[in-house]
Amino acid sequence: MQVMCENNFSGVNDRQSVVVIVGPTASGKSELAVLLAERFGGEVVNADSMQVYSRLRIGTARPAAELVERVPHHLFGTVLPDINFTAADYCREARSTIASILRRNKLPVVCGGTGLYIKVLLGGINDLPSADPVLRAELTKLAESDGNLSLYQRLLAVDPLTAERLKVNDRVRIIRALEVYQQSGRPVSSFQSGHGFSAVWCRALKIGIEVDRALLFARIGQRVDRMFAEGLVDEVRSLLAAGYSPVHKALRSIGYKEVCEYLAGNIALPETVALVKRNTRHYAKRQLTWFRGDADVNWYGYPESAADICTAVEGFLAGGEEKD
RNA sequence: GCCCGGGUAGCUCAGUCGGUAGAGCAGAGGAUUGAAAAUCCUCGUGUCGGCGGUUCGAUUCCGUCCCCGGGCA
Repeated sequence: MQVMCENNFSGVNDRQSVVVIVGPTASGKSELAVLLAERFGGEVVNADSMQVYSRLRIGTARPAAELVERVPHHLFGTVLPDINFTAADYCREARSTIASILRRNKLPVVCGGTGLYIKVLLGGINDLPSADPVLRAELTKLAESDGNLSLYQRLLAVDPLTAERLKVNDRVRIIRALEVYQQSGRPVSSFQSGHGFSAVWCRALKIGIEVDRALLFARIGQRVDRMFAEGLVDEVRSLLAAGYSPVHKALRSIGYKEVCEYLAGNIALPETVALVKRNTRHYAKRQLTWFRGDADVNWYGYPESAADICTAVEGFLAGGEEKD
């Protein structure tokens, strides 16, 4: 089932090229993606973990209709909100989508803010046992009753290497490690050694959008205000009415979890808006930390450096001087 | 005008029985292998409202002035 994440997917080889646009939320990635796709005969491929969900349109800032009309867009809104879509699912779906774009001799323009998804798309992911919701629920309950330390000690006993790497309170990763061990009988560390995201799946030019922090935060504020003005609350109401709820991870994302609290009567509207803004700022900061750590990212201001970006893409497609 | 509270980090506040102070939030940096918009780690010097007094030493006690609440006139 995870076999698609190999290096030799048919139709793609390491001479074929993709452009990847990264950057924090509200930096203008979607516009740049469309610009490059129009200019170079491309199609946009989503790399945002929440924009893949259907019915999450306003709160995930999915590209507006006027952008989507201009060039083909892929992997936006294709997954139901109660599906637990994962990085491995993304790797499989995105590679298959990209392969088909390349077969049509078009340029895939991967665009999104989920660093892990992009890393896994380009570097591959281990063939590990997949998520087990029942086991996760059990382990979570255990952590709540006996404390994080007891869960951590359990991991220490079966996979000391991973335990050493993780912090006691990092419950999500500890549970994942235990989950892998219980399903495979092997420590995660034994799978991970020798992987290292090094399998190059295709040539990639990574473009990062650089924005002044104060300006970015101001834009986030405006964007969140716009989301509420455009009906974020109604969007959430309709999701809840359709039977989706915060048990689904789609509704535990920024914008949705806070509005769920508001609709449950736990917080007032102005406080809800403020929380969404703050949590989005925190998120943008984490994205910046992630992408700054990637030495392959070429940073540009946008839109002021649009011309330079186009020149860089031309050079890259010409077979280029760009490192890949 | 008088009487009570308050004035301490960007914000909300704690505290110092007199030895120049610390939480939460905000903010900054980092990590990140099927939850990644998730999850986790690290980072706290500021005329302790102003001026005087007592004291070896005052943000702490005393006086006075200013400012913000609330009450009485």
